[in-house]
Amino acid sequence: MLRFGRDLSGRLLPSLSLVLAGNRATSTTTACSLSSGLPEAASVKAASPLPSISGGGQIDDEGDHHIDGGQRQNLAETAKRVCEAVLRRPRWGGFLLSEFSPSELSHPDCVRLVLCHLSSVKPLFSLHYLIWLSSHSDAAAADAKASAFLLEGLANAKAWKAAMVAIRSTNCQPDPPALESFLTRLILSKSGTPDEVLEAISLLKAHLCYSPPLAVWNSALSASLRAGRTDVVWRLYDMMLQSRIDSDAATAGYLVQAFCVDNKLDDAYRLLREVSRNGVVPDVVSITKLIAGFCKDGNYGKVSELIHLMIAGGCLPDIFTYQSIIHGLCRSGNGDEGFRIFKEIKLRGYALDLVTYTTMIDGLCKMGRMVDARNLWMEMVANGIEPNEYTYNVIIYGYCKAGDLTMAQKLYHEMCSIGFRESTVSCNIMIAGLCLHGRTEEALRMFEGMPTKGMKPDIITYNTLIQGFCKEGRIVKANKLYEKLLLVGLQPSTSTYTPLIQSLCEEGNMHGAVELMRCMKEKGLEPLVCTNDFIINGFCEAGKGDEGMAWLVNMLENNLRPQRVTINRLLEWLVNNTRVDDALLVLNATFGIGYTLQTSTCYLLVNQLCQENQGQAALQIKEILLSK
DNA sequence: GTAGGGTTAG
Repeated sequence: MLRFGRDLSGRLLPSLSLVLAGNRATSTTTACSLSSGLPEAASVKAASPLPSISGGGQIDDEGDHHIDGGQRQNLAETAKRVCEAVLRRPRWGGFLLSEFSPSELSHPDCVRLVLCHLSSVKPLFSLHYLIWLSSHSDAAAADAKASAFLLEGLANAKAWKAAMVAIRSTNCQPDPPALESFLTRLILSKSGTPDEVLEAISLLKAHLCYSPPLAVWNSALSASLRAGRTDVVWRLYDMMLQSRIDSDAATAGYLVQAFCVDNKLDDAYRLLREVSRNGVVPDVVSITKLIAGFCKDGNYGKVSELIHLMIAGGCLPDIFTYQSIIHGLCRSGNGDEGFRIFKEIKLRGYALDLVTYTTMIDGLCKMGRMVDARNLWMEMVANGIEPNEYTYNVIIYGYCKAGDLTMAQKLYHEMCSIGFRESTVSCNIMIAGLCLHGRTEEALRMFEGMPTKGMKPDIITYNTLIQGFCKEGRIVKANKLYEKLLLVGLQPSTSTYTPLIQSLCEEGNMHGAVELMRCMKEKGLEPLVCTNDFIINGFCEAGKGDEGMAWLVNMLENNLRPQRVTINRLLEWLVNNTRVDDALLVLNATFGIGYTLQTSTCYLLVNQLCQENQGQAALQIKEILLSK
């Protein structure tokens, strides 16, 4: 703090000034002190709500302006009056012109004193003042210190757009440390968007020929990544290349992560290999993200390669890395291998944490291995790790799937009683469990109780219930839920329509089914392939094989693969309705995509062909069938 | 003032 008094007179102390700026509203200290004297300063302080321009400091004149003490005092007095006018007078422009000469106002010391004071109390006013001054005096310019205060004040106010106006449209010349400080604050500020960071960096380059150091580029890349803006990451990286900035391991790590977000795993992998060859190994976080990506794709060869690459590069995989691998394995149906790795890292002394335990318990639950899951739970607790909401949810889900609803409900109540809040997710899990075992009425009660407990049912809640009611053939109830979800403004998904359409087809309401299908397509939702099968089957059952035929043709035209039973069902209908020509057409089209017929359908077809004296065709079919 | 990982339908 001792340096504070000396440096206050002009040198920018970004962090220190920042702290001060926050307290300044009620303080009598300003970031910049006017020269000594000013006997009336005390009275101004007492009389006015303005933060005073108090004495006590010396202008650090660094020999660039040769002015004597009297001039200096006059400038200080002018600056003080300018500040008061700008802050208090409605139309201060005219007043200033009537009181002072343009040359006096644009004297660098005066500009600096005014800007540094205004910047500390009303940063936007300082910008307005500089713009106004520029329009009345060609000589008006903010020197490095004044510019630094201006930018700092605007940064304190998080007035990023205004700061860009200052850089673009005023004659201000902040020095590199001030620019670096400004950019860093913009990047780290929650209120600064990646677009603004990009704009600021471009502006600084275009207007001030300034290019930030690598650390600033890296933190800009990191911030854009966190904001999910990989487009900005790539543009920043382009600019880095143009500015001939040499990147480092951190840069490479961010680029790897950006590729992962963009789902360009091979590009990420190539980049990683390339930098590793040059001895640069990115951080464990970035490589872990890439590993997680390959796990998701089931590309375990690459996972293994990356682990070796990490070890060779001295960047050892950590518990996060292994957790990602175990998660990927469990999710892709390789839970046994996941469990093997889990036990392996435990043996090797990795400190297993709550997330890793939860991941493995979840994997075991999804494999239906509830005994192992429960044992792992108890092992975790014995190791001093308490389950949280996630852990409860995964094991409750497991018991629901396994049909042990009593245990699921017991754990649900336990979770609530130890203070974990019920959530939409936890309710969804219980509701699904209840529906899965035919207890839709209880599920419905739970759903209806959600709002009173402060929870909002989401699309998954509705879809789960709709599916549950459809499965029980209660399509009216399911439809009511569909209408309700639309009413509360939720966006239906494919899973909303699939069971509804299936049920309508099953009960022969083909008009309703087709109408719903149209409705979902209208919302940009692509029906599942099996939904087309339901429709074709429904038409056949309803005695409208012609329409079924039309849907089939449509499916084939769209390269959708119908189920074998659908084809057979349709052929059956066509043959039974003496539509042998159409049957042969269908047969021809579907043999092309590798289908065979059910034996019973073959008999039907051949029989019909013989009856119609089409022995030749019957023989052809027989040959085709024999060759299959 | 160290990052990053785990849960629900289909």
